[in-house]
Amino acid sequence: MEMKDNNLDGKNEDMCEVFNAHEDVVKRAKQRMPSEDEYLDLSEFFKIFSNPTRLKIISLLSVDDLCVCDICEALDLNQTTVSNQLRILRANNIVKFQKEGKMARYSLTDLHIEMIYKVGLEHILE
Amino acid sequence: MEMKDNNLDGKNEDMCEVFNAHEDVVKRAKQRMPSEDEYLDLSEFFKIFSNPTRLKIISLLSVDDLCVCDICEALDLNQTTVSNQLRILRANNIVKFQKEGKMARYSLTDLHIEMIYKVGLEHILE
DNA sequence: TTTTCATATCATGATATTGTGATATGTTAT
DNA sequence: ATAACATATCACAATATCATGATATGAAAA
Repeated sequence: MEMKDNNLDGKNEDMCEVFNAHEDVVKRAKQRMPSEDEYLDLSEFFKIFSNPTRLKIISLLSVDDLCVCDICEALDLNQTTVSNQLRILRANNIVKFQKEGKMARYSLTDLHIEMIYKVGLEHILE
Repeated sequence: MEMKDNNLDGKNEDMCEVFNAHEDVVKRAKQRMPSEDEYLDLSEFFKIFSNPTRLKIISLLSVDDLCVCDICEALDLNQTTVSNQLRILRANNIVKFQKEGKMARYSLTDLHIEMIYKVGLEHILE
């Protein structure tokens, strides 16, 4: 990307003044920015994916709906850990569940979730 | 406490036994799982996106290449904060930079980055 | 009812992350 | 050389997150 601004003489392209940084470029970039709250929401959303245990659960549920003890077994993790992460995933609308007797069958809420997981996986595998 | 092996009749689908959870389903889901290291890498990758300041920087750089003080100005953040986050972004190959005199011009390394950012944004905006 | 099992919640110590002041490095101008 | 400036690194307190033991809830079996 080329740097273009009002400095028609081109002499100041590489200067960076505190009170007047590359004004146009900064202004243009700034105008397209989401709001503070949207950045917060977005960071919270990605935070879900930033823990290996949660990723593993998402990964499992992208293949099949499972109950808590299935997940414990598949991941060789204790029940508290899995339940805790499921609570976080639930609170963020990443997974949903139905009660079936004393069991809870979990599944992903949204295809977006699977998509982001897979794009990320593709990225790190390349 | 009885143990069921070989549920060939498939009648026990909704039962959950500690020593033999829904065996087939668990096995199938497990087989498709990436390795432990891949989950770690993936979680590290998503962790980059889990901080509002880093997201803002990524957002700005998806519009234009910018130097550090441009970013400080656009985001109204002090220079140490921006530099620190740029270090993290650099270390994770999210951004690259060229030195131009005493300035450093930063840009995104990879279209994957912009894509993940945008899919996430789309998700939280819907 | 009592027991057993599946799951959820609470409390906590260990660990990681964040933003920032202080300071260092390196470049350009004078 | 000295000053001014852009950026990087270090150190650290405040905060957040993690896995897990202890415990609670609630449903089915005995």
